[in-house]
Amino acid sequence: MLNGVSDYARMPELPEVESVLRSLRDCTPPLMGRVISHVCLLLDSLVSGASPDKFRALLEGMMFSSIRRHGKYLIFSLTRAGKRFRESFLIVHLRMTGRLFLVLQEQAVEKHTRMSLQLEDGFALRFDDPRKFGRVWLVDDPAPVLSGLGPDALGIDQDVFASMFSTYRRQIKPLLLDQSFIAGIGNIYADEILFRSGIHPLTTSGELSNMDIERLYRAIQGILAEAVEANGANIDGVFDAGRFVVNVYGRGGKQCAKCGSTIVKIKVGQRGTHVCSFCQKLSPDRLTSYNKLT
DNA sequence: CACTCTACCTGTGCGC
DNA sequence: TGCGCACAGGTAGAGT
Repeated sequence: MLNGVSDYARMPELPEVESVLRSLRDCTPPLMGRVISHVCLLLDSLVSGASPDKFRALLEGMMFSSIRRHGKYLIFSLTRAGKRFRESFLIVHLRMTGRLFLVLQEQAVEKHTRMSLQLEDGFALRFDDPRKFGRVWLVDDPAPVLSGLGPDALGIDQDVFASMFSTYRRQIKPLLLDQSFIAGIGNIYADEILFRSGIHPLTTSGELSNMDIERLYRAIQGILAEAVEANGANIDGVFDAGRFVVNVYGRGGKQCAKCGSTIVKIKVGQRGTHVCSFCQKLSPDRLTSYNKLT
């Protein structure tokens, strides 16, 4: 158990959402091509931007045709049988505790099941979410739902990433968490990324040197790719189903694996933040000393 | 613009 | 044993 976070919690960030995407895309038979025969909506507030009745009526009879991801959002493309060029989009955000998975239709609905999309072949796509934070949208155009998002954190171009810093002057941790800056990083990976970069979370973005930004970029790409590969995060063995082992998140009071000093837990932008104050020094002279060397 | 606070929500840990 | 409070998280929206 971890600070009131129970075993079912997943805190899906980019790697966990990517893992869900892959499991649905690569399952046998794949989700793509399957038709929704019945929509069982157990929590009306799950649906954003449409009435539950309309949501149900529009979704029934539609076929999954493709799936993609932007940040922590999953975007399912759907077509209606007989209307080839009519495309709709089911957008899903798991927020804090949402889970999306395929089950056999006869498997009993659980206490926290919020939606079950019955498929014609005897399976069901199920959405479970104890805390009811998750949201789904059914739209003709995904752009308005996703328009507030910055570029996806995984695979963003390095020069584009570096250039984005000129317009912001903010504490680096809230900036990484800001989905309109870069999409996909949550509290767990933000702490891990800053630890690997050797950057203190209170550092202002404006005082980062070019070398800092490069290390930050490499940490983002490296950590997210490793976490995707590992199927998500694993925190002290009790968290999520993945194998990506965290270095600082949830490890306040424990020893830093790199230097042995004690990891501290502080608050940054109202968020619990884990720092090794030896590995992540807060130095306003960072920029100056770097410039002297070049 | 940058930030802070609150609301949403529930299960869990802790202090009393 | 049990009560009540604080806390964890992502996002939106309001306020400073």
